[in-house]
Amino acid sequence: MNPDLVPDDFFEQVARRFRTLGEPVRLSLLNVLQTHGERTVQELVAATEQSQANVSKHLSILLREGMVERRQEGLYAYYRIADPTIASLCLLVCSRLQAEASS
Amino acid sequence: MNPDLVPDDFFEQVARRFRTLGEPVRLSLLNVLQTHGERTVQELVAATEQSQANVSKHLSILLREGMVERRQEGLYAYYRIADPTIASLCLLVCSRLQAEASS
DNA sequence: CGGTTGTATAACTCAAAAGTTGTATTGTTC
DNA sequence: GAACAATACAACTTTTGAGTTATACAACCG
Repeated sequence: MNPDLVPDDFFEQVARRFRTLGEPVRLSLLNVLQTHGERTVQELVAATEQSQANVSKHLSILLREGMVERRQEGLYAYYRIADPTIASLCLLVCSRLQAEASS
Repeated sequence: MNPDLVPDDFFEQVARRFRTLGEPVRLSLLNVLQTHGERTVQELVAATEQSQANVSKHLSILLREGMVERRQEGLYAYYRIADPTIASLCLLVCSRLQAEASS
């Protein structure tokens, strides 16, 4: 019985989105890109204090999920936010966290 | 260097939120509660076609994270949505998925 | 009280995902 | 072309989390 007409893997798709945002290092990367605009991997490594390999790995996940875009220029790879809804999602969560904290 | 004044475990808190939503069974449970209101565990088991133990487990996670509330009445435990932002979050993600699908 | 029902939880298995180390790849510079 | 720098990726280890099975715990009913 599926009375709500929700296709089988629909929740899986939505969950995948949330799961991608459910990792602090990725949130940190997105935060840097959101507030400072396009950045190279090196700059993101410096900003997040994570290993280069780890940053690269998380960026490739964000890229695969369509949350960032990549542009190569010479030796450098520039990443930028591709999904305009990310900021809204994070704002909603943050405001909710604050609301819970003050109750 | 922490030029954005973001406390250490802030991203961890936000990530925890997203991670809680990043599981299809939990999304399915929240969807039932959102569209039909308060429900017992049994009803949720039937609606999601998951084992009782698994539903109970996911409900306890949602409860711990403050996304649902619980009310006991006799033998039955009634669960309901406690976090009003959940619907907005899911709507945002869904609209984005649609936008991506049609591009 | 004994049996039954609804729910929670502990113990376990298994898969997924994070982080590290080492290396490949690509472009640059001399 | 050789050395070097920036990035990606493969292989591995370790942790985390989902799902199952079995059982405990309440509350109800006879």
